[in-house]
Amino acid sequence: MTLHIYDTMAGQKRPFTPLEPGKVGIYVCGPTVYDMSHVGHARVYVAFDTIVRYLRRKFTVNYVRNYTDVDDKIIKRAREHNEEPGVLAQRFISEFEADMQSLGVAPANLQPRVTDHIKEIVDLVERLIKSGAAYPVDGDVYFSIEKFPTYGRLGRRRIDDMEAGARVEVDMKKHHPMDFALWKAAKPGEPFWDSPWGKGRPGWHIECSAMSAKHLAESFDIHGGGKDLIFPHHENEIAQSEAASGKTLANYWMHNGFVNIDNEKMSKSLDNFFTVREVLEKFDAQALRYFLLTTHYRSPINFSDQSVREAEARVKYLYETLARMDATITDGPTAGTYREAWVGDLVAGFEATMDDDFNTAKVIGDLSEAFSLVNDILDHPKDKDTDARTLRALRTAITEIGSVLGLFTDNPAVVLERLSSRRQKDAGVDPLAVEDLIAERAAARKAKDFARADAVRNELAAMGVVIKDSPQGTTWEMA
RNA sequence: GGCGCGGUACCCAAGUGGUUAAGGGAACGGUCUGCAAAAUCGUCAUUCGCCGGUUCGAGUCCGGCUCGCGCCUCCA
Repeated sequence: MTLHIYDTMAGQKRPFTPLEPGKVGIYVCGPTVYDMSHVGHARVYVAFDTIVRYLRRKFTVNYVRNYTDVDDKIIKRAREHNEEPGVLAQRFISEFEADMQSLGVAPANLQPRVTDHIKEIVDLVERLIKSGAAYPVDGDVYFSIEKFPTYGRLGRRRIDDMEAGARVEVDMKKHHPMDFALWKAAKPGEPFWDSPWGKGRPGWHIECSAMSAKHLAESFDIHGGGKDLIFPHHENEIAQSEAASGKTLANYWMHNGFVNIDNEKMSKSLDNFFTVREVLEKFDAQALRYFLLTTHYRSPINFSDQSVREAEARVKYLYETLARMDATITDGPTAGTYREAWVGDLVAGFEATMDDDFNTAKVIGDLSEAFSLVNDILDHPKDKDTDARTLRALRTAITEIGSVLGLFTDNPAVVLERLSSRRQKDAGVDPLAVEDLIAERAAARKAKDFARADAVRNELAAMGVVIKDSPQGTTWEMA
């Protein structure tokens, strides 16, 4: 099986063939940095992080993800905060990067900013004017969609139909109501750059055309983003880029589904969004990442506290299993027979699943069997050599798969400690007091005073503490 | 109105036309345990929104209906 990618342009999965053998150029639309990132952003960048990690196994990947750091919303927000737009944008870039780091999203190869590409943008707009695809009016420049016959192809819509719906504001300056701005004349107090059309700034879509051409090529392999960018953002990018270059902008268009709240799209306008930061105050970042990957990237995912809590419980199980495994595992060969023959096929199965349009949900499902087997071996040892070899093979496979998912690569003990300490803090539990009670219970148990031991355990339970007895002693954790 | 996506068990969720419809959670039962917890094993959808069609065979393809969501305006 070769890699198949669902291409929005084709409306179906297509076998992936890079333009240049062994290399992949991918551009993903980055955030407009005017506020804290929310879970919807987390989904896009976790999804494409995972996709790129997987692609890197097979290709040399050039991953470009931009920052849109000048735009109407940034200007508006800066005004509200009485802050320079550039300063505000930089602040939210830093916050975004902190969130991404928490989520294990690796930086792209390049993270270009619009304000560093004004020259390229102006050049591109000039080319479009020269070719007749764009026209200046009073310091603005518009793209003329009638000069681009395939306009609407990505979003599968006809210009006539869109006009019928006509929520488009009629602007007499435009030749056609659907024409969109490439360059906007600066209003007083707005940030501006000099241009042949006067002082102004780039329109919303042109930056991605300019930056993808500069940092990848006029034609590259994959362009991605959230589903809401299909129209008009990506449609307009195609129009601008292809009108200028005469080449296909991207060979594959990938779009991820929305994050929903109560089955409605999470969005600023509905005011039903959660920032990454507030979610991470309640839950571990690995739990959020795990949750996002348990649904296929193209499907909608319903976000709720309960679902992330469940994800966190599962993450805890997974890391506990890893911790147990790591405490027992020994050095030695991994080749040979295993307790279960399928252990040897784990990575191949993983690849086959990821090759089918990056089905992380199935990957995670398939991994369950591996984790169960780890615990089974630890609880019920059989042949010593076979068991040891099987554990090593499992650990290797889990690490390899996890390095693509962005899971299981942290030290399990560190993750478990992180989970536990936040729960303790939330519940206001003092570890020393817990230890004292556990010691008291141990004494009671030694004296076979089980009534007393159970009373202590109930006391701990009331604090939210659950204890586990084992031959090595008693451990505890937050419920 | 136009276009697109989806409806799989109590909940989440995967599913390339073909033996018994992944996996997780919950629930119930067994093992382990002084009892628990954790772990593990087992049970848990004759059925995939509804109706019709194609096919030797359909959750998977086609048509209709229905419900939900999204895009068409800034949005990841």
